[in-house]
Amino acid sequence: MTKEGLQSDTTRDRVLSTSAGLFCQHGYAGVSMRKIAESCDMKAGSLYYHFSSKDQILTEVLNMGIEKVHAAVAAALRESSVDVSASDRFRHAIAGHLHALLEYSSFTSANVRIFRQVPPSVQHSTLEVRRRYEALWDGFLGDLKSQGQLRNDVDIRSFRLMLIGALNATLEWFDPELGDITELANRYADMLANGIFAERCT
Amino acid sequence: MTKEGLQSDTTRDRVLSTSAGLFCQHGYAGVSMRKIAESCDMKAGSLYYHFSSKDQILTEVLNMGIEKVHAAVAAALRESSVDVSASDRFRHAIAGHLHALLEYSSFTSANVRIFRQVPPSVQHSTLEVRRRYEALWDGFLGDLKSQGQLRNDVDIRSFRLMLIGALNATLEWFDPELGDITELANRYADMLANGIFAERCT
DNA sequence: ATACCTGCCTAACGTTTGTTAGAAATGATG
DNA sequence: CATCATTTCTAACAAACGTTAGGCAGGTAT
Repeated sequence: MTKEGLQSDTTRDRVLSTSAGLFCQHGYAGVSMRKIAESCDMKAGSLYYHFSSKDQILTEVLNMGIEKVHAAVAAALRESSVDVSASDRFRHAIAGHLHALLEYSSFTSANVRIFRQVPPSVQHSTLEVRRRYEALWDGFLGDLKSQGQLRNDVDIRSFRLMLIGALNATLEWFDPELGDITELANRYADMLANGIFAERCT
Repeated sequence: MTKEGLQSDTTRDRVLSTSAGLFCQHGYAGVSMRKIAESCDMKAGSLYYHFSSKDQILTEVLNMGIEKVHAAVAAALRESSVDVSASDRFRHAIAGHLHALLEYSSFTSANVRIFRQVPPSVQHSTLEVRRRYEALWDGFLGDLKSQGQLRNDVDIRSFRLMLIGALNATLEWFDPELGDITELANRYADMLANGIFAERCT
């Protein structure tokens, strides 16, 4: 036997990538197996050689979205663990999220946009990956707080929800072709770390 | 003639409210006229007495979502225009957004979740309402800035996008039955105005 | 040459889609 | 009682839906 399933793998990936784009543009029910196939220059029936159902394609697309972002943030935190200031680590983590989010936007925005409208069984099969990502941020923010880098009265869960919500919303308006993602990350990190008011108040 | 179209109006509203809930839960293509009708104890054909098409229902739902939020924020700003501190006005505006967002969540989350996946013609017919709401915030934030209440180096458009993104994301996790919206608004306003770091840094 | 596996195809299934036309029911007005 | 407008219903249309079964072309192994 030669290189096992090589042709198959690239086709599989093409289907997943195409499906991600279609899902995030038209929603779960708005994309048919026939449209996926057509965008891949195939016929609908052929998809069932690589996937057992529409839901399986969807599940893989959703999971890949979070995993890309998780990997990027984990890498950013790993590379700057020592001798880097808290605000720099914060900035790097945000940059990691935004880079992965906006560069694999087919997968990530499929996740952000349609998670709530997919069948509950599919939702359930992506929950673990979601929680792992939330835990990554909670761990990092918890470290910052125990080092005294954060105000004592900020709730980590609240901030994490606000942060990820704000970052994910960039999918709706930011175009990586037109703007610099690193600069965007710096702006966001600055506003979130220091606030926007000229003077701090109660 | 008696009170013109009274029965008709309440039925219309019931259809719109029901449709909003279904749209935000299952997406645009995931909701059929038959399902809308069934949820209203009607038959599909009867819907066409009140609406000319599925797209018309959708358009009205989307517009109502933004208009509710716009009205709430505009009212909050109007009621606190004088003799109120900048941070209080900021907090009230955020509270207005969150209250409307989370209390009319069928309409607002239909808007937030499925705007990008509806037919372009429908998107287009809601753009004006969207822009009016963005202009409301830009005006308020511009006032704050020209009064010297905001840091000079924060970009208003960037912050407005971050702010609305962060606020809208609460739809995905906050339950008004379990938590206090006003308290949520205070927490968010504090984090956004003052930042989360213990000491401000570059 | 034979057999086999991979990858894609065609054709069909039963169901559901948005929408329309025309018939019934309802209740008020003359 | 007859008339009228309002509101809902039924029945049907062509099109599209997810999925399956079986066939066909290509290269690989025996």
